[in-house]
Amino acid sequence: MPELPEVETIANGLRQGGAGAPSILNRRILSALVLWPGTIAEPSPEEFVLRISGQSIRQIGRRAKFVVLQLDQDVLLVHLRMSGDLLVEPVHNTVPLHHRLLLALEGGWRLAFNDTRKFGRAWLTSQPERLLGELGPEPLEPTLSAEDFHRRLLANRRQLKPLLLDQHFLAGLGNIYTDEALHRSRLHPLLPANMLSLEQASVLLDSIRAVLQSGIQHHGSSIDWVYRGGDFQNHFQVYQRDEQPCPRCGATIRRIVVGQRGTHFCPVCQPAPPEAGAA
DNA sequence: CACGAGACCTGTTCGC
DNA sequence: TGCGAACAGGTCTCGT
Repeated sequence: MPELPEVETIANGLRQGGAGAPSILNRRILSALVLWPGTIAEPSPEEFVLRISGQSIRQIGRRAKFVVLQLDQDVLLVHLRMSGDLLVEPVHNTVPLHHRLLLALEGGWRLAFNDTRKFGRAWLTSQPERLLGELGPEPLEPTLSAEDFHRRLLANRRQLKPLLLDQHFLAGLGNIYTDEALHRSRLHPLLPANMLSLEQASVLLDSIRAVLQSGIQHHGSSIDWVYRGGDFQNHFQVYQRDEQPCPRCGATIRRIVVGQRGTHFCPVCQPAPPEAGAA
């Protein structure tokens, strides 16, 4: 579920507080309760509970789609995958059905990891770079230039859609924002990456940034029951709008499956590459 | 190397 | 009303 803008929104909320809950910055973790052992990727659930208790939360950030909590000794990395969410709530509240991990904090609050589908994972580690180091560049980092991006595209013969979803190529994009960025840049999802000119690569990078920044401004997307807050779903141009008119040209938006992911595009604004089949 | 299929999970929606 | 299939914001692993 959450892509870069949603994870950014969640991390910001934990840092700043809001919706009746305080910031969790500099709060001490008093104890931990693992409700679904599969949630703890490392170390063992037992060691996780022992090691995290007593540490305070010193920094809250995001890298790719990971929420990064810097503790006194370790770093807590949380990946929300498809249905995860992090909530700050009163420590004595009834525990909802899909809560998987609870961290009791000072002051009567707890940080809860809620994850219906159980795909989400948490890592407690002193070497976060082991997990974060292999990720691609952050798209919103100004140090990523159009020339760099073009060079990376040229080194790949893969189709744009699966390549942009690959976190080793670029960090943070998921299914929604990839479809939206490709539509904005008028590029077909099946176009081979190494066919892009520098100009096209530059437009694509600008589009990715515009779409992500808009997502962040709208506090992310709330597609179904999972989310609270964000309203970027009201600004989708193509995502889940198949059979509806393209806002830019009026043509009918199509849905195809690419790499087992639903892919939405405008067949007129985003002309098919030669040999890519009709679609 | 690149791609597709399957796995990991639960829930909703849609067609018959 | 019931029931199965398809689908869902992600990522890993395996086989070809």
